[in-house]
Amino acid sequence: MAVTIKDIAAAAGVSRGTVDRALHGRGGVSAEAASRIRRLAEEMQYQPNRAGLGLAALKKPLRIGLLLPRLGNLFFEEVVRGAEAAQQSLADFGLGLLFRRVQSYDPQSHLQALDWLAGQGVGGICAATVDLPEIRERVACLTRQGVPVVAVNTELSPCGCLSYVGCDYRQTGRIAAGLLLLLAVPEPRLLIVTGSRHAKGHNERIQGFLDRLAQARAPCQVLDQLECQDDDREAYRVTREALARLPQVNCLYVAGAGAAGVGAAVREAGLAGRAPILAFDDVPTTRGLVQEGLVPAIVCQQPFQQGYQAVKLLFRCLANGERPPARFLTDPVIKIAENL
Amino acid sequence: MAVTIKDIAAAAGVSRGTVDRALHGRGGVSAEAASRIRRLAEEMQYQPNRAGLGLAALKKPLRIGLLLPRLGNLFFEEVVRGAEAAQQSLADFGLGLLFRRVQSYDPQSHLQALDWLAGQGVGGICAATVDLPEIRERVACLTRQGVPVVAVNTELSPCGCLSYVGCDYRQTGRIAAGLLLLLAVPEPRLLIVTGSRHAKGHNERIQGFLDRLAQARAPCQVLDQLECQDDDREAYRVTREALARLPQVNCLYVAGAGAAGVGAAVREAGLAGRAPILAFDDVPTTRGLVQEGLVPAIVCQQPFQQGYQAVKLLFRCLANGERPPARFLTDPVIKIAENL
DNA sequence: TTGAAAGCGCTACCAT
DNA sequence: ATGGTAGCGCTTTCAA
Repeated sequence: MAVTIKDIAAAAGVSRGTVDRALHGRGGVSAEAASRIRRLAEEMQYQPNRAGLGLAALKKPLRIGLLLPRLGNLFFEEVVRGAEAAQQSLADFGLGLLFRRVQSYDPQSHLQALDWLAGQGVGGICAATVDLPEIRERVACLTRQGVPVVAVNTELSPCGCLSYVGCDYRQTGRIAAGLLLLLAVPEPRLLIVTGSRHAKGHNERIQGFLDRLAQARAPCQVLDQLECQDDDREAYRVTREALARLPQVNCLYVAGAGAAGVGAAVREAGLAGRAPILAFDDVPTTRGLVQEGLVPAIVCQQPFQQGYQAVKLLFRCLANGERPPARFLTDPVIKIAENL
Repeated sequence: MAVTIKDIAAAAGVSRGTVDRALHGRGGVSAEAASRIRRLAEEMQYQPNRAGLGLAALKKPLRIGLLLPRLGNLFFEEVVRGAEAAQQSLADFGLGLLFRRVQSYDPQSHLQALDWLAGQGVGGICAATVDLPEIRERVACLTRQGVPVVAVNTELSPCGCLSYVGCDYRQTGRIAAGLLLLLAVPEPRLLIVTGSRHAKGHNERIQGFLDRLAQARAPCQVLDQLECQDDDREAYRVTREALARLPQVNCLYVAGAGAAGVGAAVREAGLAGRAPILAFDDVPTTRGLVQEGLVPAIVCQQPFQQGYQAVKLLFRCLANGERPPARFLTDPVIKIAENL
């Protein structure tokens, strides 16, 4: 049987309440007793029992807030599903969730959402937001007020944020490059379509992609790099224009959303089957493109896991006082038609 | 707050003990009261609280036995790691593990191991064994004696086995075919190396592979199919012989273990870079072949997950009486050099 | 500053 | 057949 708080109390010659207070620094314990108890706990390798912890926690239910974008695609719906699965598995320990979805990337609406969640009395927040100074400042402020924030899907530059749960964008770019190398396109003449030059994740994906190609000494050239605002229509427009201008393109790389638009332009240009498109994330649109054969493979980032782990990790921090790792990276997943 | 056993007792006008007995069919409750209580629990959507359950379960610790092969490669060590992770996360609910490793595929040693585990008083068994009549019979017997068995990694034909936790071998074969299609080998002239013609998993992998190629109308031909007993030396020997005999081979498919041997033969024949090898499972040997470039991609089956889920699922069945799904399939994972 | 005790949900044992 | 109760590990409140 594992060491319990009772064992420590007996060993220290004090009551269980005193041990509890000492181990959690709740005060009301003499410095001498506190240090002795902590040392004993260490020596005896005390690990609080989660069942007992959970049972006691039922008295003061805990809520975690989630700030998530509501996009046209279903990516974040998977994050929601993951978060709900975590909630389900922790419901017996008194966890509740509070969602706040935002429509745009407008920082004002994100700040408002953060404040609203904090105002509802949540114990902590999981946020998929944007890495801007005003957001970071608010996160730092919330953290100081005792409401820790976990960045989900989009990493925040240092701002006291508890942890980052998401993928390594650079690595996903490298993997896309690896796939291109496997495809054996003799001399890749690339067209890159990104969401925005200001999106860090997209830039990292492009960086990783090009780095890997350079490292492999692939005889490839980037003919142009377009922006589409993660919008399918815009993606269609700019890609069509570029393909007309650059008929030698034989491979496309879509770093953000908008793959469906790119696919439409490629199809229209009669390049289907001759110019593979490399895209990201398993959402219905990219899925369709794989089944159609326009996209040979997609590199995914496990949105379900991101929601699941973010909630779990934050809960464990709030309920058990565990320190989460600074970054929890979800494994990239390669999908082709056969495992979609 | 969720519905507790207390709420049901109050609603039914009986004591908590009676509700507990009724819901678990422990007897000592009048048929009338029992059915009334069960109906109430249903109506009120009673879900036992896992923390309470776990705490009470600490009084009578539960052990799960594991029967696993000890092979030359590290595949099953990952299964062990997964099982140990599950144990760790359930230790607070009173779970212990008992391992029994077997050296060979000899059914006698497996039967002996099963009996030994049962003799140690384990509450249930996770077994990666072989699908033979004598094994199935023993599994059925153990199940009747109240010791449920979960098949891990290798499925057992119907024998009362609680569940199967592992991959869909046919699907992994289809995925390997998908990768071959992506590689754009113009006219694949295949050499297939399998572990044994009697290993169901290997056969299914070959089936799935060929089915998918046929479905895609790939202009490919299978020049020969070799057996290597999952042994690298034997694999080297038979592959070398076959490559000498069939110089037109331009692609190899290794359905079981032995990829390192196949790789050595390919290297020696000067086919490195010209005849890709498709292989399974992320173990040091296949890893090395990917890094060397002999294997463009491997299809993996998440051994860690298999150990983790098998233990978790069996525990939930034993401790909470949950019925697990008949098959828990781990997702296949494609690995290339960039995400290894 | 410290101890004692109640209570979270559930099971098990002992009375009735 | 049923009720009452102790106890699993932990937190929290009240009393000293």
